[in-house]
Amino acid sequence: MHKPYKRATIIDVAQSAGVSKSTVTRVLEGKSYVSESARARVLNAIKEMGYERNSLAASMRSGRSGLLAIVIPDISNPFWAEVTRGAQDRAISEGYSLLVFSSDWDTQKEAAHLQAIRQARVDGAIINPVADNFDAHFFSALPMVFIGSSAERFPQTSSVGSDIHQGIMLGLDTLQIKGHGLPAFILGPASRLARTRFLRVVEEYCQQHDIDPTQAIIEDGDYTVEGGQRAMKRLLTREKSTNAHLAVFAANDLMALGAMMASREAGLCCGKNVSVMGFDGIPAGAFSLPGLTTIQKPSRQIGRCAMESLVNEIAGRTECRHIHLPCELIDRGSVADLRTTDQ
Amino acid sequence: MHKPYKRATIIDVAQSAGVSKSTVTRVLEGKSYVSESARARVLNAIKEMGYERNSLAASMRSGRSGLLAIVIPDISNPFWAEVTRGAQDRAISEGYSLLVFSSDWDTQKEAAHLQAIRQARVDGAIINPVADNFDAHFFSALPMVFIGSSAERFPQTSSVGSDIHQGIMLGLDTLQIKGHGLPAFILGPASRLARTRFLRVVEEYCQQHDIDPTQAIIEDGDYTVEGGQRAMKRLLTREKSTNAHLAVFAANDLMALGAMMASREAGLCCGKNVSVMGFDGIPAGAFSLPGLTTIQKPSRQIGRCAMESLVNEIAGRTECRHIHLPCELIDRGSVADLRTTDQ
DNA sequence: ATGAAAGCGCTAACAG
DNA sequence: CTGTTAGCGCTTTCAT
Repeated sequence: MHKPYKRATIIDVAQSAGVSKSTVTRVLEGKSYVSESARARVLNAIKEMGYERNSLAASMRSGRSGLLAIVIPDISNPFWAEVTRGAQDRAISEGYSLLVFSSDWDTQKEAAHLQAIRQARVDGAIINPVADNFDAHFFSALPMVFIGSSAERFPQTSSVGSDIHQGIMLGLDTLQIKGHGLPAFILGPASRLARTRFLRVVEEYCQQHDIDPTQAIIEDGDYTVEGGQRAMKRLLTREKSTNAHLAVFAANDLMALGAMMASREAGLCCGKNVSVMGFDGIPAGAFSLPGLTTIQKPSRQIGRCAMESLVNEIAGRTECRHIHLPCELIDRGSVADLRTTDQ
Repeated sequence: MHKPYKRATIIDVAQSAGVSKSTVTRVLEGKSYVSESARARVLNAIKEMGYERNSLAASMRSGRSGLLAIVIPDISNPFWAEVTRGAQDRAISEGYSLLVFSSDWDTQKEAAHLQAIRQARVDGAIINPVADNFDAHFFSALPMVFIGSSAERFPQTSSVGSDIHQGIMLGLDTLQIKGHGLPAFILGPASRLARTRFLRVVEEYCQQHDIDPTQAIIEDGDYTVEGGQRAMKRLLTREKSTNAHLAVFAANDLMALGAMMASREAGLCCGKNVSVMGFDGIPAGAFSLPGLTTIQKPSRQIGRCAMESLVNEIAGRTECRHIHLPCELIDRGSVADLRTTDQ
């Protein structure tokens, strides 16, 4: 076994500085007033002995561990990595350390992580719940903030997510401003809730602009590059007769990248003869030629904001709130500007 | 403040089950023998009271916190996210929880994180050290494993990294097998240690194959897409006179992607008229057309293996070791196979 | 196979 | 401003 060598304790420091344990604690906390001479002696002793406070012991007594946790589907997914990064930065700046767990969208793993979290006596947790029967009530005593679109399922727990509605509207408006009509859509499989939500917004847009929503051309993808590629091929075949400029709005960036590939294969030039708009803002979108114009979800802000809410909730400063952060347009050239072309 | 409501303790369980604290502990640990009836009663009490072991208290007494830490430059960088994921999986399966810290290549942040790590009394840490004066000695009592190319700087501490030498050789061999001679290179700036290391391997390869190393054509990039793009343009201009097939080996994937863009702009078809080989294995390489053929660093394995070493070291099963994990070829089509073309 | 007692290192009361 | 006292909840050691 690795020798757990004896580290100096608060008692050693107190003795060496000629004060009591309590005084050392006071210096450590920096809250209460301690005489200058005592403080100096303590600080000196700490330095000399290389004393490091045992936060385990401190936690036990104070009831606060200084630990926070985040449970996300997969840290190796760029979106969640960004979220985690945002949360991490904020946690550190608030004096907390962050435990990170990947659930892989697996209910069992999630449950196991939650158990570990409770046993570690973390002070709070940010969670992207996968289980539908997530027992938020059971957790009522643990300060929690949900991320993702959980507000609907768990109205009684705080949540932070991106404003999908605003994002889709932004995409549609951008296309319109650039001279496109209602675009064709490449959406996820019909089974997914996200698809329904997407369509609801499209319908709303149609109503606002006096467009017949049933006109909308929709192809199914599966959120992969290949799926987007196939969907785009179908769209291109279908629209071959028309001479109109084809504009496509994909429900995520991977499918959008697939659509760009398909148009290139068809001899079309994206951003000139065809237009593709993505949704997500993944880094890979910057490396295509042209770059993918997309609606970026505010991933890092989501993490930061969730952590902010969590810390506030721990401190009792705020009540349960649901926050939707706005998406942003990243224009990299995959959507043609028909205004200039038309002139 | 959030009410830190009273959770059941081991004493409550003991009372309810009609046994002593010690017996409850024994059941919890599952190591010592406990009579069936006692075990059943304890288990039952635990379930009924919703008891959850306070690992803080357990840690304090036992000296093991069940916490491990990883310090990496940036969790939002896909490479490090993969490393972290590997470490995480292994940590979880060993019964540990993982604290994650991003240092941003900043010595001060690193120092702050290390302090937090020590104070949290983690049982061990995986670290990608940024500070050259990293005080590995000071940490001698904390089980540690370094990741990245730290073996040279810290021979006394275990480390896990990718086998750059083998990776570059693999790239060169692959190009040769596909009928290319010594490729042109797009490397990082001369200031970087990585460039020197890369060149050393190229020279070795040249010697093995009776090639004059001074023949090698080298362009400078800066590890960015744009840098690679510019470097490739220069290469294409330079080689325009020659009719030979141009093959390029870039020192990272971003520059390789830039090179692919440049060749497309020059009207060339990558994987047919030109060949580009990358190095890293970033996800974005899969989305270009054709996909980027590259040498993939074993990111996830690095994390997994580092965690394995760490756990072994904590358990006293192994001594300090330096491990270099092999890179792998991902063939996605950006390197032409001249053998078939030639026939 | 089980229980009793003694702390782990610290902080939160309370006195002074 | 400072010291004393009493634990936090658990594991460990030593009895039994």
